Amino acid sequence: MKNYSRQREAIINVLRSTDIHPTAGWVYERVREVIPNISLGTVYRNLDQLSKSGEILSISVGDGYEHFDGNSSPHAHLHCRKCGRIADAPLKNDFLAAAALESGFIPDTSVYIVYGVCAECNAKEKEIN
Amino acid sequence: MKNYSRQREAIINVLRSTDIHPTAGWVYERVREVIPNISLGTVYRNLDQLSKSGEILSISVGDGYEHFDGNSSPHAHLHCRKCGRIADAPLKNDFLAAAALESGFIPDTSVYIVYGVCAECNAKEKEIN
DNA sequence: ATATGTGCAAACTGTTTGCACACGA
DNA sequence: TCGTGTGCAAACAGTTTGCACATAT
Repeated sequence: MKNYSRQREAIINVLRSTDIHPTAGWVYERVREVIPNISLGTVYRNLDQLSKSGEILSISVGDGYEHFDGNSSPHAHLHCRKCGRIADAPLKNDFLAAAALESGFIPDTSVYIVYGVCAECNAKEKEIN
Repeated sequence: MKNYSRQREAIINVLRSTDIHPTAGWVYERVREVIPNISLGTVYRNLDQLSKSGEILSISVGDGYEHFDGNSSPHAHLHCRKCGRIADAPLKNDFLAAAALESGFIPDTSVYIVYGVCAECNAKEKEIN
């Protein structure tokens, strides 16, 4: 937990200080303001580790970029097909209709991806251990 | 609607005949069994059009591939981090807990992406028209 | 010293695109 | 013939990775 390098710390800070769900490139530009000679590879490596450890969220909306979210608590994302923005939204029942009513967002399709381990893989892992 | 080329028809057939949420490459291999000299570019072009027209669903789970789903009705997807499979699941309230109980799938993170047009972009479009 | 992290740049790979040709209306 | 779709291959771009060096324990 305290194995944070200066670079990783800066990356986390950048992520925690925004809610635009930035791409790796955006994070890279921001971090360079603090650590000018950080490399893009380092940003990618840390983002990868952080998302795998569950500290941040990795989001693919299909625009060719991987987006990252410093808020890893469960919530919904509203992705606008026009401007590309990704906005947060509370996760609740009957969410589609609620989103339209409360925020003016007009949903047409939604993709709810649940990450985890399926029953079979979980069983296999228990066999091994 | 009837502007379907032989290639597009074959692509749709492949998508409708499976529930594994295949990648473009997988679709390509399948379609080649029917149209051996179809090009990968054609597959990509058609998949792109079909998903933009809403006939199929495009799903990014963050494994580096774009996945496609012939079933465009709203439903949830269970993506296993281990084997990479994407399984369908009914969309219902309190889905996370239900998924764990009903299918043995152990969720750790979920991403519910709602596609659509945000209030601002919708307003802008109305201005133009 | 030992393991881990970094900077740099080349390499990788899924996807896109330009172009000439084919096909249907 | 005119518009749209295709095959082919080159190009693109986001991401990954090998390697030598730096850093912390």
